[in-house]
Amino acid sequence: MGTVKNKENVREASCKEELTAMRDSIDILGGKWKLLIMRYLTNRTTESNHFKKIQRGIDGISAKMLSKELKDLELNLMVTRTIQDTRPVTVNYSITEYGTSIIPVTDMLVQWGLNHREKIRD
Amino acid sequence: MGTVKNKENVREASCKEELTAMRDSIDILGGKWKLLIMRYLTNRTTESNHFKKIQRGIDGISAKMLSKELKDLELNLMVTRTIQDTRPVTVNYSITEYGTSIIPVTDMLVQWGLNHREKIRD
DNA sequence: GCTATTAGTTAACTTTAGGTAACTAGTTAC
DNA sequence: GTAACTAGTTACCTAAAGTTAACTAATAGC
Repeated sequence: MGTVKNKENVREASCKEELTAMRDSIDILGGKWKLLIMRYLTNRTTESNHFKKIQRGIDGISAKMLSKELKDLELNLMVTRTIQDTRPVTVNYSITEYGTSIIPVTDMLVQWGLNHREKIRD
Repeated sequence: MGTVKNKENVREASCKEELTAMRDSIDILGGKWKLLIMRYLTNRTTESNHFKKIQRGIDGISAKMLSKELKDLELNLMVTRTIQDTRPVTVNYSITEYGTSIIPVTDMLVQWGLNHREKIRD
């Protein structure tokens, strides 16, 4: 007890827990589109974001994928879906209060991506 | 000039740039393993991290995937690979100075993952 | 010579993520 | 009645991601 080996084992265990937590994040937010959708929505929280508008805003995403990803995000309480009584009907998607917890992550990823392009150019 | 439409277009454009940057990040760090490997390495910068040790530390990763992902990360200047003159030979992987730029991202993802599990449990 | 360690590689396979295109359905305008 | 808008859905397919297991090669101990 109190040995170096024990300390090592404790750290090892807490490391595993961290990796498990990150695995969860990756499962939920991973793939080609989810973080892009979240970022798009956080950039326009004050406006209405209907399906077609989001699709136009995110280059290359198909209706099928957008629909599927939005469903997943809704299940994970990240976005809400509200049907608007307009002609033709529009469906509004917006980020939830809880969903804003992802903003620090996307902020970092934007910064990192910008910086990495610089870095690699050498 | 100076119209609402113009402002909107400018914001639209900067949003696209952000999404492009994040796409880069996702391309480089996406998938099941890369961020886990980076996290594992940042948790033990002071020690030697040879291939087998990393594989034991990250549940479920195969030699093939670990090898491939480490190569990718090396290409992107995130980790260095050094052959150690031990018997049997060991190969050490460590995070680069530049690679530490990813720590804020993995920190966030660990926190987010822990928090999300709580959230969903309701 | 057999076993075990290291660090991978290779081939063969399965799974899943994602793409494409055609389709439904409700409404409006011409 | 046909075209156009909205928001999807469905079926079919491909390509990429990932898994499994067997193998190489160098070295050491028994």
